[in-house]
Amino acid sequence: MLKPVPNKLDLPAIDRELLDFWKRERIFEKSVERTGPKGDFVFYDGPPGTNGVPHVGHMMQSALKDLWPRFKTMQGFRVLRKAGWDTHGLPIELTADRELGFKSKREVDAYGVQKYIDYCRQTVFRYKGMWEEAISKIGRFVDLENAYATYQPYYIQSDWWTLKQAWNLELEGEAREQALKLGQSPRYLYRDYRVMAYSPRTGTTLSNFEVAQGYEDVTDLTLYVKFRLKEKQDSHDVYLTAWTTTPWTLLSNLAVAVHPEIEYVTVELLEDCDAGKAGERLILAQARHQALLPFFGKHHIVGHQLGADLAGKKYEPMWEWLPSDHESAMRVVADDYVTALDGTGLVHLAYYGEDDFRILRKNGIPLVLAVDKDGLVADFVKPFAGRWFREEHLDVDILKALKEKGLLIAKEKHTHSYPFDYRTGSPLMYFPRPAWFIRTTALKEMMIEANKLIGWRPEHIRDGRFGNWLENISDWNVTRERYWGSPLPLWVPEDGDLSEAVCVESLAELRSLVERSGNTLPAGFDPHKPQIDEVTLLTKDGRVMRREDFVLDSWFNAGLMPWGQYGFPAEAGSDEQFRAQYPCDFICEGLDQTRGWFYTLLACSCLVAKAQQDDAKKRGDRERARFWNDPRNWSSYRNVICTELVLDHEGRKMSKSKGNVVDPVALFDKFGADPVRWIFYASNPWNAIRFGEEEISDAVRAVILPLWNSYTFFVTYALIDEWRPGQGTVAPTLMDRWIVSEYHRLIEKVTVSLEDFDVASAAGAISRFLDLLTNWYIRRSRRRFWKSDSDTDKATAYATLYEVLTGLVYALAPFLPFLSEHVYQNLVRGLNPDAPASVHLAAFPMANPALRDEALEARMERVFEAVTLARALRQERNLRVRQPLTSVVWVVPDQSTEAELAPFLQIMADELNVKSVKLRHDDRDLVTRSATANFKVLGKRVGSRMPKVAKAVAAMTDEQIQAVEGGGRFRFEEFELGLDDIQIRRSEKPGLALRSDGFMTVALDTELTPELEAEGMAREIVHHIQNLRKQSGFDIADRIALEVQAHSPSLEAAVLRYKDYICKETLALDFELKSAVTGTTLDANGHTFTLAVRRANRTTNKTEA
RNA sequence: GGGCCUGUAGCUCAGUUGGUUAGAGCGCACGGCUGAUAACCGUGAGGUCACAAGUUCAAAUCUUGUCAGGCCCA
Repeated sequence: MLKPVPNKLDLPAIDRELLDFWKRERIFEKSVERTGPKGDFVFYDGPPGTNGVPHVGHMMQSALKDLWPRFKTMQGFRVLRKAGWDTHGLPIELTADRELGFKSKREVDAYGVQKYIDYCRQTVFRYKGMWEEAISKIGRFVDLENAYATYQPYYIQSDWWTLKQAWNLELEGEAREQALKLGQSPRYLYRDYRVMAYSPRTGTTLSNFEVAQGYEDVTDLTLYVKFRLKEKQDSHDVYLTAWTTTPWTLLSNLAVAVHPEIEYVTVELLEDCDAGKAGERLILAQARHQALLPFFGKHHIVGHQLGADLAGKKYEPMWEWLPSDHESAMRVVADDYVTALDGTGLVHLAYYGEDDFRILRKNGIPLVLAVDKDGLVADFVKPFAGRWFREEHLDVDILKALKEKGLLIAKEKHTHSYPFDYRTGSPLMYFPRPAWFIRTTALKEMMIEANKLIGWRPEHIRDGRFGNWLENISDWNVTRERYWGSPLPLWVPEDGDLSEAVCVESLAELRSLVERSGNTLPAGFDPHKPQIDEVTLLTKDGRVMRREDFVLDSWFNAGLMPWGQYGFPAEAGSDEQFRAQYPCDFICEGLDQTRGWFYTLLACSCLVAKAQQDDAKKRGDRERARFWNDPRNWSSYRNVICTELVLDHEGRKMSKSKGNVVDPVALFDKFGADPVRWIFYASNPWNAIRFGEEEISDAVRAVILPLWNSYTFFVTYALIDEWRPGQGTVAPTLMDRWIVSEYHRLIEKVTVSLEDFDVASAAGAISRFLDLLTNWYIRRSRRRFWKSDSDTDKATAYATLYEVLTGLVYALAPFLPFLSEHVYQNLVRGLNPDAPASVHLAAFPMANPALRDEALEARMERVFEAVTLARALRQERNLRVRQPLTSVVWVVPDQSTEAELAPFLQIMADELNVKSVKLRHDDRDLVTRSATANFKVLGKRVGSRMPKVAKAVAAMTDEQIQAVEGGGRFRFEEFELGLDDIQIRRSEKPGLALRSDGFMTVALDTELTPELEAEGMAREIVHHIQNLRKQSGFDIADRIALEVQAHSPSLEAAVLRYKDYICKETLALDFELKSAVTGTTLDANGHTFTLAVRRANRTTNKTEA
């Protein structure tokens, strides 16, 4: 049985009830326990970090991450949804440091690494409860119980296995030679250096994010210096010039860089000056010549050359400790990074900067560091040994030494921003730190190939942001000098002999290696620092090996999630799980993940694909080879939606400092989850979305209420009539066939749009359909439900509305899981206990093309247009719809449509409250025609003569146009124009009550006869009685008794004449026209009357007369 | 400095392969409805499509540049 609908819609109460119901009935679990007839639709949940609270942006992702799995489940797929948490990495250490008051690695070491790790581990899940609450309350179906967490030993083993894949892969051919030349191992996992922001006082490397917080403006001594070329020019000494803001780096100068395309000049000094002695020649960028004039006395330019011409020139080492005869050091090198915006347009290079490092390595120049990692000048730099790199006098002493050597041009005080440790205030330096890399450059082609096959939303990311990133990729530094993370599973002999190094791929392998070394792993071994560092291994010849003291980039953890979530391959059963759930069909994360998760997922999967190709080939496993050779499997994701920011109602970023951060859970508790979800579907999520309470009530108005109102309308009358599905004979009217057709159109559109990951189009189609349903179908069909006869027409109305409404509820289930479930439980389950227990276990509706009637849809559109014209006329003539009129003339200048449109005339007459609608197609007496060229058709034919033709068409007379309409041709020069070549527009002749939209015309008979006036009065009276009924709190099926006193003879006549009509409309059993009535006095079209209404004796729940 | 995105009605946004009346919702004005209504319905006003140049018979749409905003990277 249907249950009556409460008159108040309490969404939060519905949410609570259904969350409880889903949990009790295990609805989500049931959906994943059954096998999908269409197989698996695979979804990967990107792991959020949990040491912060969830915000609205996460809720947008939750809403989207929930939509497609629900949709696909209803379509017959199984969609596993394993949640996950990102539990390693910098944010957790920073939280721990802040709370423990630590500012440096040394303090952590003093505190004790074990205690520190334990603290981090406790911090990880501090806000997990809040996350779980928010995720459940938005209605997300996701497996939180079996969520993966990156700090678990099974996950760490997947990290190790993945690294082992890289360890086993080796470069080949030229790339291999190149790597060996740089002193790197040719493996895909290799050790090198990376220039990092480093705090020598605290021994800590800082992330870019941390560095950004500690810039300060400082004034430093800067130097213009010169380097003497080995080769003289016409017996003149030639010097390269350079400017530096960090004189201490000059102690380590190894090369000088130029831009290959910048123009450089050679200047010859004609007298002694700051820059040097008469006769010396100096090379500088032409663009800097003017700025450097103050340093020169008399001089002239003796040469021009491009940077590329300078490349390779050798110069004398600035200092005696620098290599003097290395094949590539102390040379000019060319690189695009050099600019002529400041300095001399030449740049001195030392290994203390990212670009410097890159260029020096590229040119095979050996590492020389005159300042060590403690910030002190090294012992081999005799004159300055042991001095602090930022000591003011060091710069001065370097200046003096250079002046003595004749290599100084000038000094200058210069203010620039310099990075400091934001926690201790001590200066940072960029320093090459040892680090381990994955050779993503060797995977570049694979990644680019795989990227072409990824379905990006929005699409421009593929070739834009992401594609560019891949094009400019460098090897991936996967290690960090931190504590709380997956440990790097590499053991190296104490003497640093990397050729003996061991990369461990699992705990089992580690255990056996430990045992082979004569030890055992302790019980309850935790593969984190510091326990992992206590594990030492032995080489075959008995040398001690220690672990390389690094943890892994937490992005690396996240990138291998496709197998990490199952602990593949070490965990039992993970092989099947991974194979069944790889690659995935859909992920959805923030746009900022292009360099984050989107990238690391791709890098990790390409790495594994490459390794698996090799491995499968080696083992002759054809099936596996075929799988991994297919570029469609190189990316672990096939479709990705990028989300933009959620802004506040004003369009501002949400931030704590602005105080405009919204607590999602509070919103769900106040408004319910469905309206919040709808906001994230109504416009595409890759555009920034504005979000506030106003937007929520918009969503309520746009979808929730129309759905709710349709539902309550249906239930109210179905209860009165005790309607059951299948009851009565059904004979669909035009209106019924139309709404069914529109319904199938909707289903088609929603299905196609969702399969295309275009949620906004799907949502737009739903809004449109709800408007048609409530404001046309139901409004125009109300009387079919009200009327007393239980006939075929009524049965058809019920059957049609039921079909469309329940279908709509299924289609809405992925979007509005709560309200649709609530309606489903009553409308479907209430009448059919055999239906699936939940709408979320039911099937998504299939669009049935046989029930579409596109011609009918198009004609109904024409009816809407005609109605709009007529309503505008009524408005203009001040004739309210309640006043009946004799006729409307509808002129459609299209012969063929008359028969097609005739069936719609009654609908129009009802809607417009006229006695008849007359259809015509001849509008000659009503409108004047004008024509414009049909540019699309004519443009192709007449080309550049278009403007002339257009002018001629515009000048056509009404008669000429009519002739063309009648099948004639219009001649202009050599062109013969037919009906298809022009567009005809009609405008109303003045003085008539008519309107045209340029095509069709509507004319209104505005004459009011006494009969029409009387009927209008009767309708006014009905209208007032209905108001009174409602005010008096009567039930809609209550019978009433009426007493009426008319204060004018014409009104009395109208009342008498329409007595039966009034009674029928208002369910009045008794009607008395009296000369005196005590009641409410009201007005009907300027005539007053007094009215008394009381409930009649007989009360019934049924409308049968 | 580089890359990508965005600029259309007061506001938020649609706008197909270029084709001449540029759409919707909200807001506003006016009117209506009250037997589905935490209501709703109708009608109307409101736009040099950021600016400039170019391609074309024809540009909101294609190209280039400028300006403004956003994101990412240096």
